[in-house]
Amino acid sequence: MRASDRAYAALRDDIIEWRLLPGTVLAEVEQSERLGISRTPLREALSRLTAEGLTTTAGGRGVVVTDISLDDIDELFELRETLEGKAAALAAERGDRATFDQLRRELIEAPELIGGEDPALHEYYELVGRLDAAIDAAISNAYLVQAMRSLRVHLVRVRRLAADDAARLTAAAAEHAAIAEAIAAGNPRLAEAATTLHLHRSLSHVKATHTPH
Amino acid sequence: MRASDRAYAALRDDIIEWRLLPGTVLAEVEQSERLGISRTPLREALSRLTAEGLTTTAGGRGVVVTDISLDDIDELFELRETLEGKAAALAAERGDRATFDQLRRELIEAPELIGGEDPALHEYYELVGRLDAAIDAAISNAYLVQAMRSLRVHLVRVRRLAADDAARLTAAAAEHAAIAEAIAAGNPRLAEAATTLHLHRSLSHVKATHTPH
DNA sequence: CACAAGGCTTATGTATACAAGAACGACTGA
DNA sequence: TCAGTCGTTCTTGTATACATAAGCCTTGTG
Repeated sequence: MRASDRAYAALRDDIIEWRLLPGTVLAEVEQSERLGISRTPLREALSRLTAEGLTTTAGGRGVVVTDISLDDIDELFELRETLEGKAAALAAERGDRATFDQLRRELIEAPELIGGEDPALHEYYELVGRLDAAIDAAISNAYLVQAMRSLRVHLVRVRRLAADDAARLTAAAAEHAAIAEAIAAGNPRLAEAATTLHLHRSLSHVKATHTPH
Repeated sequence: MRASDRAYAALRDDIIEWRLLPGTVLAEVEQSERLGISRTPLREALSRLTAEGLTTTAGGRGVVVTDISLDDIDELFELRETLEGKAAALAAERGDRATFDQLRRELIEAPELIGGEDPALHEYYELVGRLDAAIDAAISNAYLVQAMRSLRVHLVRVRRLAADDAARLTAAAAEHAAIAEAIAAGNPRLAEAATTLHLHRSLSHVKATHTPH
């Protein structure tokens, strides 16, 4: 693996997990020494982070970790609703029904993964990830997929701000199941509506439990 | 201006204007010598191009200029309709009516710029650009604006494939005027509908006059 | 004659040295 | 005492030398 890739992944994780807080300046020599690489691959990593919007170049004073305000979260979800709503509708038109019906069945049983004695949250998140991947594959639109992918980085970062309790996860699983069901039924408008509903509830939860830094 | 910025702008223009055709391999030493800079800033330029999707790294054989197929154009416009439709709707909700009413008036008179003896096409394109900028400013959503901006690069490239005759430009000006009018009227659904109509006609024109390489 | 293996060539990936510019601080003048 | 300017210093931007890996050609063998 290339050194620049490792640096990119490390810095990206540090930012997403809020170990590097907004406003932190990422000086090149400092970070390159911390990661044990030279400045050249580090600069490439910083370029990629800046292109994604996780950092910004603060002209002359290095790159700094970007902040995410409450307004940003609103804007983020506004775009997310647009993109994922369209994605769900397209998946309902073009997707394989059996695939999404299978996902629907698994999502209905997801509360067992969440509420049990030894909650297998990892399996739950993996299941939701499989739904996202199935939608991505179904819409067969590389540009739309790319746009959603660049959004997800920021969304993961926002999600880390909220407290994902069992109650919310259980409700979210039901909402995801509704989306899968609408796609499996081949109903684009229903799929879009289910997605809109899910995202609004998700946004409400984030804003309600959001813990400022 | 930084050398990497100049290299990025030069390569981007070469690709958009189809001077660098799809499949062309951009070897680092070759391009750095052509542009009169060293490999370091050139690599940064190539990184940015690849992040935008104008080039792809062909594992071990350098970066190559990406192709745009007819399917790509369909996908591009599918996403464009989603984003710009939403943008027009938001602008109708949040924009300043006087601004868009002024743009509407100018767009109605745009045919004079197109059909005259000495067509001032530059002014026409500048006017359309002002409409885009006004929409961007009105929606006040940095993430949506960013998503549209990354799309526009590819769209300019596609536009260069089509023959922009005076008839099409005149029709397009009327469609743009309709969008501006709907936004000025504060009617989101009408603005979205006008945008959808314009994009469908634009896509039809591109596909009809498209000249393969 | 065909196929495979090995080295040679040429590409990218990385490190480091140098240049240029901007920010901060100290000093001087009013 | 405050403001402005000059100089120092630390930052990023660039060039180049080196390491490494992948591809292709050549050569040898079956």
